[in-house]
Amino acid sequence: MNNLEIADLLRAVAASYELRDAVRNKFKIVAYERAADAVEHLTSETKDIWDEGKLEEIPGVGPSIAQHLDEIFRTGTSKHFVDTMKNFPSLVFDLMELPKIGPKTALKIVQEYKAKTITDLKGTEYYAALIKSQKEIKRYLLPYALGFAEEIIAWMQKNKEVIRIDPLGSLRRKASTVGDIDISVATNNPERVINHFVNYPKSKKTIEQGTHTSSILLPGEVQVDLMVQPVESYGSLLQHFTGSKHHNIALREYALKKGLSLSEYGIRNIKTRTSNIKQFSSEENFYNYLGMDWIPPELREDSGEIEGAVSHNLPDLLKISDVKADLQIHSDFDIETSHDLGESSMEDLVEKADILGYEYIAFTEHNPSKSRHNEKQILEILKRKKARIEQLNYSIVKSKFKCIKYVFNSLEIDLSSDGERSIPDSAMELLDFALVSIHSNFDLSTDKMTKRVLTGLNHPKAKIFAHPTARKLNEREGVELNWPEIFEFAVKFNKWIEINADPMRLDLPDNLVRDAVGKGVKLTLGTDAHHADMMDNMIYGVYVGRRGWAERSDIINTNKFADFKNFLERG
DNA sequence: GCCGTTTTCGGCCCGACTGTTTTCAGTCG
Repeated sequence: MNNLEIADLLRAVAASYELRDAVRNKFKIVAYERAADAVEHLTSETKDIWDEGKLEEIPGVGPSIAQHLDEIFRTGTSKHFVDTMKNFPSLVFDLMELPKIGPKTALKIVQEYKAKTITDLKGTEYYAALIKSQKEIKRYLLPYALGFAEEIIAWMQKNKEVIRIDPLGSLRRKASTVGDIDISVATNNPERVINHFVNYPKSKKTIEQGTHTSSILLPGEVQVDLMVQPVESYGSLLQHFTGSKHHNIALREYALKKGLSLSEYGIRNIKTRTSNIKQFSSEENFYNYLGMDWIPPELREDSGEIEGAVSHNLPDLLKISDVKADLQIHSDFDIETSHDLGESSMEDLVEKADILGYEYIAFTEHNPSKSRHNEKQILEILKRKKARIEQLNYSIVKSKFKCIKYVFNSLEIDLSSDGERSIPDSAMELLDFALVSIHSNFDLSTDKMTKRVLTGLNHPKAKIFAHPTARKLNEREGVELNWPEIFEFAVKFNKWIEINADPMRLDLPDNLVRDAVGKGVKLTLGTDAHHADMMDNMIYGVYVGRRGWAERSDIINTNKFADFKNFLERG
């Protein structure tokens, strides 16, 4: 069972408890849901953690749940879970995937139609909705979501009752994918603002419309949620609606211990009997009132940020202006690869790099195809590319560029299943440094995959492990790797791990960046640009770094050209 | 069922909206 399957199972158990006796099981339900969330977001497989006997180290997993999971890994099933769920067909839990259908409603539907499986619901609205939800993309890539938000914000700003407007939720936290678009408005006339909102020309349906909140549905099943507050309490709305849910729960539990109750309206003192709510126009003041530093939205995932804010120990997060180079760029130099070639000339890419304020870049085309060339031919092609880049560097010295000083001769090299690099070692010598990456055979076991990567990195010129999980968002899960082993190897042998800034990759994922940073692994940022315009995607890589608590010093290409060159020469 | 910078026992976030509820249950974020 993988983490997602375990999380689904724990949620099904929680729902079963709710159906059996929601009142009596109130907190047990919450406990199971918390455990489900925790398991879903783990960076290693629960089974591996079980192997090491550390199940109870998972936050939200205590003796009881650990014992049931142990039974599952030993015998394939848990008697207690089966007993708890036995009166409810799995269809109940499937139906809960649909909007506005929770455990109670799902059970009601199943009983009404005497349905056991999805086919028993044929002909009902639920059947169509279930089929549709199974193939639907539920989350949007960050740039698309930002685009939706920009359009609707432009529409809202046409209404002069809108005093201030901000995109919040996962959009503000810069999550790699976004489900709903959350937008907040400061206004003194909520009714007018909400009326204007539901009249958004692209809206195909108003999901709800109240006095403080409203939701609409756009084509493509994009849900947009709006919340409004007056200017005087806008700070607490920003805090509330930015989330995450887990951050808010943890923050409210922290505040409760001080006798304070938090909401989007402000902070209420529970001890004094007055119902006075202290309002906050700014988010900084809201956090400061609780005795802590303001917390950057990217960190608000209940993963230690509250403790850090209380002790004034939050990281000084990486910024886009810290980035001095793009370390993965594909030019149109015809390297006779079997992968895709870049579309922009080396000259155009250098010019773009200068505009972006970079001091150096690396050209990292895919290796020449191995099937169509022998070793001698590969060597010839790479000699030609080296000469081309030397000539380019010569012209840069004589040019009028403000920032760009140097172009590195690099290459993105495929690894075979056993970790063999797809160019001969004699050709490695032609490069300043190389990226290695996985583009095939994604289904190896964790051990084989880990060995593959470590073998591939075992050459002085092989410096960077690029798009390490090889995931493609909404398309392909990442590969299984033993991350602690990879990170340990990287630190020991001075290898770097890439944060690929392509919005469909964002790889290394943010939660693994956090682990890597914690272990002292050095990371690089690269856009994987196949066109000069794609070099603008660097900001998305920076967001991933920030969500992984990375500071400037954790990222290799925040160093100046001379320092970076030194790192390479030292090996 | 989980958890601890007041606790190993006694707590557990907070409010909005919908539907059919005449005072609340269910769902959501």
